[in-house]
Amino acid sequence: MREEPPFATFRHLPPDKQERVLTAALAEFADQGYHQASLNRMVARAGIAKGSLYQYFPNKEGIFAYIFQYALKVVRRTLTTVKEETLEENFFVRLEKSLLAGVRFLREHPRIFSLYLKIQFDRNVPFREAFLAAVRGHATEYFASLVRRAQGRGELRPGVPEAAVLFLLDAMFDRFLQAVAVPALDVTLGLHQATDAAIHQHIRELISLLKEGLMA
Amino acid sequence: MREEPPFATFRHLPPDKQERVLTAALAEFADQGYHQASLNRMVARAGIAKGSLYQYFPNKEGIFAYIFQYALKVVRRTLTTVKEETLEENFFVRLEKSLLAGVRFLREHPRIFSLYLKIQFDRNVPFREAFLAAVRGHATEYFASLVRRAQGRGELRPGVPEAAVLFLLDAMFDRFLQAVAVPALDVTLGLHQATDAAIHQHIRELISLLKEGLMA
DNA sequence: TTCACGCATGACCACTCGGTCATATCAGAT
DNA sequence: ATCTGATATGACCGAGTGGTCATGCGTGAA
Repeated sequence: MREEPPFATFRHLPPDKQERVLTAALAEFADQGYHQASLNRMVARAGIAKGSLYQYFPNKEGIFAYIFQYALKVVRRTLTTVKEETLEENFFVRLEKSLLAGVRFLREHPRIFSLYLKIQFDRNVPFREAFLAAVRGHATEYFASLVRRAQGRGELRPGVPEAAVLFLLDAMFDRFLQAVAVPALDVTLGLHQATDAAIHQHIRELISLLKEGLMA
Repeated sequence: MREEPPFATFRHLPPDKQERVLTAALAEFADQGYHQASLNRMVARAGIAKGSLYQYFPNKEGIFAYIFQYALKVVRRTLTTVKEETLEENFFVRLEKSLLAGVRFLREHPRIFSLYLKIQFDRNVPFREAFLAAVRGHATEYFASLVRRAQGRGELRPGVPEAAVLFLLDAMFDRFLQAVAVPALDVTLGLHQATDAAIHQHIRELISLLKEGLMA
């Protein structure tokens, strides 16, 4: 007798087969977005028959939901790790290390990042709201914890509006990672082809700009 | 005898029909993105026969190219107008007015903005590189002209790295408009439902943050 | 009136999609 | 050796896609 919970059959598969399918699905969704993703291509990539896919998952949405859960798990793990690792550092150093960690994440999990980007502006993607809310929520909460700790330590100019700070950090981080990942958005800095040292230097410049402001 | 240049037949149509088709096409592409856009829906929206569409345009790409040119024209017009209108103001005031103008643009041309967003992360969209390069190029050049003028007037802290400033401005502006347009990205500020006054207030806070920095 | 030509039309085509299902395969229990 | 239930398979289905084309309409020239 088998349990019925979601994806039971899939989870009973040999691990290497599970991984082949998961990788193929993630790749297809990340490359093509939800709607353009083709299940025919997916099964071809995974080296299984189409019918098999429908024994593991109820339908296209179901496959997506699985990928989605997997991606969220990876994101959460990464964020909590970075948060703990830098807990005792100065606020601006933490920002710097966080952004570096973001770049590292992007390189280790390019498919997940690509999926996240694709979903952002594509209405009608199943679970879009939930997925974005989760990712953005985690990111904001991460920044919020940094900011509050910084305020407690007096590392921030008193009286700065917290919401505005969070917004600015979020905007800068997201855009920075986007520029690294998407050449077409990388107009101002040359991030896409840059060496790690150059990227690090840009990060330092940006953080310092945030820190000291633009005013004469 | 008719000239052969692109879209000749289409341009000879009665203006109201041209507009119906253009509106329907823009709406369909903006709502659905390039690939999900359906020509069947498009002709239904426009109230013409499918065959007619293929007398105006060579194919789906051709329709998209037309929309694309139209959108770029509107963007360019808006940017040059704002640039001229604020030429004599202080740098930070110019930033504030520019961001307000961005919000105004977004409200007047939501379809164009939506199209721009959809294209950003969807590879395989025809002319994507060209379109993004054009829009981002115009925006960056706009900011660059503001920054250079500000430097000339001594309104900027000396020694700030120009590329980093441009990046930061670009990131903040883009994200701000995205937050106004896309509820799911509007986690930190409550922009989507905000009144104009509240939006203006947020803009002032953000600019002031940029100006004075975060440091204690 | 006739002709020619630009334009309008929608049935139709080949193709791909997500999804189904009858059938085959295989492992373990009896 | 036989049975059973889980899994594997790919031909097949209806629907929707971008694109085509034979046909018809309308208007100005001859």
